[in-house]
Amino acid sequence: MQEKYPFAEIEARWQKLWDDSACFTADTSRSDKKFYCLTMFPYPSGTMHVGHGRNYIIGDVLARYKKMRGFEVLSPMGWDAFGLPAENAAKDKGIHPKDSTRQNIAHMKRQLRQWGVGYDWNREVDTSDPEYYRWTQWIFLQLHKRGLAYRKCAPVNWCELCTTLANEEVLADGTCDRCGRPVAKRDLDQWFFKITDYAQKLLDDLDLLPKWPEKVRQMQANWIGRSEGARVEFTVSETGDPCPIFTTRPDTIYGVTFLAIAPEHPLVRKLIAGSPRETEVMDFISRQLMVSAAVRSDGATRKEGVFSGFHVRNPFNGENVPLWVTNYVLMEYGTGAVMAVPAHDQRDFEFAREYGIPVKVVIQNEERPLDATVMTEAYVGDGPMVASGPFDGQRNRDAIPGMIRHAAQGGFGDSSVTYRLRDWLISRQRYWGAPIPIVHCGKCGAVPVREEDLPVLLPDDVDFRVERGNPLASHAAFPSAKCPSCGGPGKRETDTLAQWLCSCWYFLRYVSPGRADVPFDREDVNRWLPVDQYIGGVEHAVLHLLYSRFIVKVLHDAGHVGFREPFGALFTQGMICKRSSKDGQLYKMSKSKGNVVSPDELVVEYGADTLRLYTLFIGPPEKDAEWSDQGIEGAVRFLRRLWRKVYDKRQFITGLEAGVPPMDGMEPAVRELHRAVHTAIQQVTFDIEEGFRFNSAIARIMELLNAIDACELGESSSAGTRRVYRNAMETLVVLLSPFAPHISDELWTELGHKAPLMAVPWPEFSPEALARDEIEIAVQVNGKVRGRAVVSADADRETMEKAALSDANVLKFTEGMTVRKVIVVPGKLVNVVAS
RNA sequence: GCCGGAGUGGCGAAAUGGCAUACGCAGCAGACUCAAAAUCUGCCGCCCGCAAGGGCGUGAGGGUUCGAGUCCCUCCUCCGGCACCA
Repeated sequence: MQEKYPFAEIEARWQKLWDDSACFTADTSRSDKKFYCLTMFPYPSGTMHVGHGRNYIIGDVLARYKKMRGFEVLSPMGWDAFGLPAENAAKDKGIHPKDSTRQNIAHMKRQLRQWGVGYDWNREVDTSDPEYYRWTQWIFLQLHKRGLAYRKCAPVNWCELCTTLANEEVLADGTCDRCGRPVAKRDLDQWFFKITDYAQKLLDDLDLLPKWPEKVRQMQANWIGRSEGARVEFTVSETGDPCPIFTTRPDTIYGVTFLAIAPEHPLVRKLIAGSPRETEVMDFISRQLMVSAAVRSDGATRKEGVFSGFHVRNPFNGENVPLWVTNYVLMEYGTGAVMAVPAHDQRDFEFAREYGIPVKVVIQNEERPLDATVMTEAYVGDGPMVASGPFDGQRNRDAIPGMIRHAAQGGFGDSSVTYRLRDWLISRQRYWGAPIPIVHCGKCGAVPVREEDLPVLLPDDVDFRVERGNPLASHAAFPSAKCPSCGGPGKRETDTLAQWLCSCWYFLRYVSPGRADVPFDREDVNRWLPVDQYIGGVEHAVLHLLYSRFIVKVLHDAGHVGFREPFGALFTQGMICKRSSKDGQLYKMSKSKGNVVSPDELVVEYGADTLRLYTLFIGPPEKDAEWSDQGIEGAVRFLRRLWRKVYDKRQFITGLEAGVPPMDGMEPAVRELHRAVHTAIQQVTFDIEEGFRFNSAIARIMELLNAIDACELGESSSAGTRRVYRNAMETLVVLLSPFAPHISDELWTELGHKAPLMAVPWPEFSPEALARDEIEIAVQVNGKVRGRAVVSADADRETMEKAALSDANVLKFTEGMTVRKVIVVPGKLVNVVAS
């Protein structure tokens, strides 16, 4: 054994040993005690920084720990390999995406390996591999078969660089999630998945996911955005055209003083054609169409509108109110038309005041009666209804069901639920993706490719230098195809599938990656899924995680899988940030901010175990953390100290009888060490099991080393002392092994055992070892600690009370007072209440 | 505005309603050294005090309790999501 901690040498050696002994190979045919530990697979961008590393290290700790706990662990890794950066690189540098992706994967694989992160590489998937994407295409066909994939011309999100985007890919400020460019609306023919059909299921089944972070469930619920209300049919007074509206506040319907309709609403165009106000209204509409979606849907945008010249009839009271075309009503939500109640809706109020439209109070504020003429804002609270015909006097909230019933009976409305969620746009005008398996035929329309003809292969020989559009579309051969239905000439769909679709089923493929006949083995998948622990970044809360849930639900309904949710438990780790040297601000690591910490260099300088240890010790793993170059020094110091301790003491603790002697008659310091060992086992286990508190677990291990340090060991130590000491060292190494596996395996070997520790059972703590004869208790007077007392561990209340009341400081502080009460907490403290 | 999370030493952070600040970083003092680094030992919340000891202290203010960082109410600040969504 070397005196100095030779991390580089031992890390290389153990990495090779783990590979050679196939420790991470999972036997998926084993069915007892399985644990599917899944870390979100990365886009092969080329290099990973320490923030990425955190993700994989957490997964690796868990996988190793579960193995030690006797689980058959499936911990696979793969590559979300389709995507835009590779295609851009092809454009700029002339490297084929296939080649750059392959290189990047090789480098990242090397990084993972040198961090000591182990996977069952036999199960590696690559979404750009035809053997993989053939099944992505198959999934498309399954949705198509079920009427869940459709093509329509609609205003879609358009990013100059990334082409079409799903709603989930557009940030709240109207920019592209991927590249930050502004997103515009364009009318395009695109493929969509009918995720809205699953809105309610996706919402309801969030209840099946108690082991997901509340935050993520909340984000998904927000995104789905269910709102309950009523649909009420107004009619255009002049023409009789129906004009349905959706409202969550049918109780305010007697207060409607106008109807607001979106500029894009088809009814507007129909009505005003040839009408007296046509020019004025058309002017307004064309002006609105120029405004970006982000500005249109921003609450701060001034409300504008134009009177259409038409009126609508309120079916509840027969009143005719003006129909206004307004900028604040969105065509995409509800019915694109809103019943406007200025008295009780702030937006309607602002608009009404702007255009001199009457305000009519129909719900009274009981605290301060409302006067429509002097109101400065809408009253959105509750109260008794007024001026509401037969509903007068009822509490507004209570009246809603009756009002909806009234509308239903009259045939002009019903209860209704609206979701914010929109259908998922899945086509992209890009080359580096899985081709959509569709052939357009003049006679038969859009015809799906037959399953047995999959995959639709992506040609390699495309010209990336096309200025605009998809290089696939200008390929010489790819677009021409025979119609699978009639055999006539057709045109192959040249759009490719969104990357999100490739990544929303990969966890199924891992279970049976070699199968060429099916996407996954149904039996194995049903046994191994749902994933026991999924680990990844919170940035996927409504993208990947929602899409995956949706696809699994569809596969479930189609009978392909027996479970409804893919991920039983989810852990979202925080980002690692670093102060930018440019402006001193804290940012998540990115090349543009120049604050990237490269793990490659750290591994060379400190070793993988140090990198792992510090990454885990930096803070609670679910929280963002700030990388500190000094912090890593602390981690390496600990490992050096540990190494040195084993080195120094090894001569005293080898060649001894196995096990630990009975504690009776041992000197107190030795018993104390033995107790520290079991305290550590108990606490480290608790910290791992209860919410991934790795930072705290490592602190416990550090405490154990401090306890070992506090215990003297030398030539003169008894055999019993040596055995206890050895057991302390051994236990420390075992507890440390999931976190810092290389040094642990090495020291375990030095201590005379057979590594790897992955195969060694996790230790159990013994309650007897934790027991003490005497304990120190705190003595309080009126809740303030005034002294300490040593009592026997099993001291009864009376003894403790007596010990407390005889404490000199207690006497001092209770002098001249009457003791009212004495609270005794066995094993902890005594509180003397006096006044 | 609605929903969720957080606020504790100089810093990262610990604490099933029971001794606040474990563990680590930084800092200070000392040992080793020609010297430095590394390493080791000790100190390290604020205020008063030579000390013993005392007062204060977990964003603010209330409350429950023998006892609150922890539970309840009100508020402030920060972070995340949703938001002209009818």
